[in-house]
Amino acid sequence: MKKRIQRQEVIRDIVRRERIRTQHEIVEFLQEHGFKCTQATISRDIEELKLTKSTGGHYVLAEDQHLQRMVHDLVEKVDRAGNMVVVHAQGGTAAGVAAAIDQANLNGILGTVSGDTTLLCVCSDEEKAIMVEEELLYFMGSIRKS
Amino acid sequence: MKKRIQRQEVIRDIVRRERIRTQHEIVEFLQEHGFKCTQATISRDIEELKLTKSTGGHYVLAEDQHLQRMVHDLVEKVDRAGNMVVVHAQGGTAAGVAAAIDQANLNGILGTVSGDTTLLCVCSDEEKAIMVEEELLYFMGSIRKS
DNA sequence: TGTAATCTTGCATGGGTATGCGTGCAAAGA
DNA sequence: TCTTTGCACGCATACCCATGCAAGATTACA
Repeated sequence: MKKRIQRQEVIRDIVRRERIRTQHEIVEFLQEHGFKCTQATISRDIEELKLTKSTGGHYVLAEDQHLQRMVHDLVEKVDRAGNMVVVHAQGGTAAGVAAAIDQANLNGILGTVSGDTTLLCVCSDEEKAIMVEEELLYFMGSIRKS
Repeated sequence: MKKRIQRQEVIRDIVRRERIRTQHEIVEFLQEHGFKCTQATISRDIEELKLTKSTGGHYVLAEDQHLQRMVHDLVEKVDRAGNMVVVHAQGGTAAGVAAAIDQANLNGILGTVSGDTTLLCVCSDEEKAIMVEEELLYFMGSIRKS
């Protein structure tokens, strides 16, 4: 069944892009995009996709959860200078945060360098850096994702 | 009202000691211990106690959540030698885990020393070290708390 | 002490989610 | 082609939790 895989792909995307709070929201979104399904199916998709409700009551992909938690719990400030994103983490945790960022494979990050409390994300260009900064701020809980 | 405060104390305890999954479980436990209340009251208590559902679907005190997450996400192994607990964390994160442990003020920990991937919890005696080890293993999700 | 204000709780209910069961469909095999 | 098997799904329903409302309990105050 290709429908199912495709649908789950769409769910991944939309959950990454927006703050989805209920399975019904997903059903509506899918229906607007040509998929026809019910909440029951979404419940099973969510199980398979390993989505969990994060702090704030919206769904998060398990693979994103680790980074999200690390950033939420440990990052204190995020700045940007050109194509570099500067992240300040709680004392001694920068390396850990950097590892989480590396592991998450965020789009546009070439690499990270970390000291004790600060780490640098080197991005391919300024545009990507802006996206990374936004992503991190989003994970911190500071902003609503655009 | 003293009843309410006492009841919430009991809820704190039981949530710390056992993996509580539903509010109904709390109601039953309380009724077995002489408190009489309904799920609605528990719902409000949980709100006030700042309990949240953690990974695994059981309730966790907010104040424990940070440590629990850090340990769950980052710690790979916990051992003990006498009054020392040896914790192996994912590369570069030992300092961060140590900070979380310090911050959580676990009973019996005199202090922590951390390298890059390993940290040492120095406990006041062997008994305390056993408790700390158990606590950390519990947070890792490895064991059911005794 | 009487009354008003506040707090605490239970009841009833609704929203959000999970799941048993049956159906339809497609692939594999006879 | 007919049968079997397994998967994906919807329907109905039950579970889990939050909350408006009203009543009872408690406290504050005159």
